[in-house]
Amino acid sequence: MVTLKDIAKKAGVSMTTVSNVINGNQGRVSEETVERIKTIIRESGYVPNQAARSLAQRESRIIAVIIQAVGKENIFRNPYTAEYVGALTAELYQNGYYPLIRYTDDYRDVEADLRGWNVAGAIFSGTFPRHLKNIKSLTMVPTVFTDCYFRIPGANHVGVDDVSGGQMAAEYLAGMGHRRLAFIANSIDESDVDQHRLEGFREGLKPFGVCLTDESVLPTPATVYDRELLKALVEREDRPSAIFCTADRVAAQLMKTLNAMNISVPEDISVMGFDDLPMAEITTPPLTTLRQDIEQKAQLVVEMLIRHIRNKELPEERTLLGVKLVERQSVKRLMEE
Amino acid sequence: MVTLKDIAKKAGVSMTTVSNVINGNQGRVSEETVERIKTIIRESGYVPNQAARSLAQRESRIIAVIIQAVGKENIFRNPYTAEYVGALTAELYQNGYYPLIRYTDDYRDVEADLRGWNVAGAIFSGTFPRHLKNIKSLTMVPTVFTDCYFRIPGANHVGVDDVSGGQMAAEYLAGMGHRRLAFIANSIDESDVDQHRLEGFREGLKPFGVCLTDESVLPTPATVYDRELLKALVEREDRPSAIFCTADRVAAQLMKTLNAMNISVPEDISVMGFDDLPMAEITTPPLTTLRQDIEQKAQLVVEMLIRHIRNKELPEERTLLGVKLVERQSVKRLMEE
DNA sequence: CTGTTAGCGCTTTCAC
DNA sequence: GTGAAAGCGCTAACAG
Repeated sequence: MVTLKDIAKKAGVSMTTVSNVINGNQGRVSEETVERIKTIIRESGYVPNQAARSLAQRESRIIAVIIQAVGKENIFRNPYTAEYVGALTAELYQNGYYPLIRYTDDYRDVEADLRGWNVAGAIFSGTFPRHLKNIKSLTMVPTVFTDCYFRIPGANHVGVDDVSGGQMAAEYLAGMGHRRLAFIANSIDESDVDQHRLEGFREGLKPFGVCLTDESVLPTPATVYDRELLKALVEREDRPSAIFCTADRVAAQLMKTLNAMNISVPEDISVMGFDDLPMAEITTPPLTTLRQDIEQKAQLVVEMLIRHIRNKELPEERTLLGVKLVERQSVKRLMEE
Repeated sequence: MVTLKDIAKKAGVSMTTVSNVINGNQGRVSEETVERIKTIIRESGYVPNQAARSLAQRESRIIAVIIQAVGKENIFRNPYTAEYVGALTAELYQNGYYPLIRYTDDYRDVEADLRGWNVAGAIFSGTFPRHLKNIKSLTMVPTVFTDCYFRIPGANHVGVDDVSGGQMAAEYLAGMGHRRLAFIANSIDESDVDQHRLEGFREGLKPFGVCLTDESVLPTPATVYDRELLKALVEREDRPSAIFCTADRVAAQLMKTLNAMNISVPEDISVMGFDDLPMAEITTPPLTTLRQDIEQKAQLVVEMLIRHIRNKELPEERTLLGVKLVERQSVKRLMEE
């Protein structure tokens, strides 16, 4: 185990000098010694000890990535979460940071992580509003919130324009002649992402004189697994001719269930998703959906976070990313009646 | 920022005593003081500093999770990887360890991580044999390899019985009357998981007098995206009546491509997958596949690793998990000809 | 059962 | 440009 001290000894300089070389502190060391030390470091296979560094600097190169747990489901079975965290991970490494991925519903875990690891920053995804007030450490460390809405002053945020997304879905479906519509959420009571998509959907429907009844909004995460609820919706006299889902995954589940009920998509019922994940292309029929650019989102999030890590005085930032309609084959054009 | 020292002062005891309480060192502290100190800790919201702990103990509570990168694709777009890492993550947290997820093809990164963070252990997934020899730190830290085959003495391993899986696929397809068969891999040159599945497939085909020709083994990861290669296979006079894929994801892509070529599954060609991920249920038709229990695998891996962290003298262990045929609707029974 | 002490490997004033 | 020395917060002998 070779240490900084060993390098210093071998180079015949002080630890300070070596440290300055490692951290690229400009102008403190002569070109010549820099080169000499760098060579020695390379040859000896020296790797800095992160724990020592974190301890001395009172800040690690770890970024906590906190995902809102929903039930005890495998965190990455949700393909959106998987893709998003994958993108964040890549982006963090590229910038010299290490992700600490935490999936929890107990915000004491979060606090312990943030403090215990002296994280440089934190990224939250999908956090339920009721939890935010419990996280005291937030004021201590630069943070970016994503996939959630809230009103904490000073909080940075990168989000998707969920309202516009909902509106685009409404306009598209209405434009295709649909007037009897429904909405299926993941967790509408808790997730304000779902709420915003619904709000936009309602808003977009208004000009067409369409109003979503309460029974047309399926509220629980169990929905797509719960045949009964769906049955009630689908077996009504005036059953919807199109259903807008808050996520591709929900749409895929829905299509599977409809299929089992012998209701064909899009012939009998049209379906729309949200996200445009790879799965949207392998369903039958391929899913019409609203695309959000997850890689771009991850990049913006990490850039924003690093900006705030480097300069703690920066005022809060908020960015909303647009979505794009991707037309495939799960929505049918209705004849004028 | 309250430290262990503060707690000691407040309790009127030494740091050692507090440390012993925190680490649950039995019998070194009286019941009474334990309670008193625990109360103080709780009330003051003390969180131990992981960096200091790691430094003093020369070992962190971090477990490196190393995923073999294939190209620069988003790590978790591969649903198998996503599900597996999700399960590992949960399992690690449950045991008081923190996952450090690294997705790379450059094994200098791996070494730097293992050494720099003083990881307690490492879990490798899908590592290509050509990389193993480059990782020197391996001998230093308890490690479990998964989804790969190799011959490093002393290496722990948890794997899936890929050979049996391939065999089962062969027997099933042959039993359904198929005699013209093909195999599609992810990355057959590099992945020995793919190679073992193919080997088992060939083995299982033998009793039926069926022999896989070279043209019936599609070798590159590009395959399913590469219409040309697939076309050559599928437009032959004696085109296969069934194709066994090394992963559900490959099977799903294949079905999508066949669909675009106006070849229907299973009417024209039958398809089998491997893994039984959630996606196998949402394809049309639902995919017949070989199920591996990922949660169980993750649990075994973490248990094994922890065993070896606690007792570094333990001899190497190797476990092979079985797979199970899950019959859905992507394979057609052929009439006797 | 409890305390003293000497580090773990690195950063960071502050002198030179 | 370079170096000496004092920690960062915790653990682990070793004494008592």
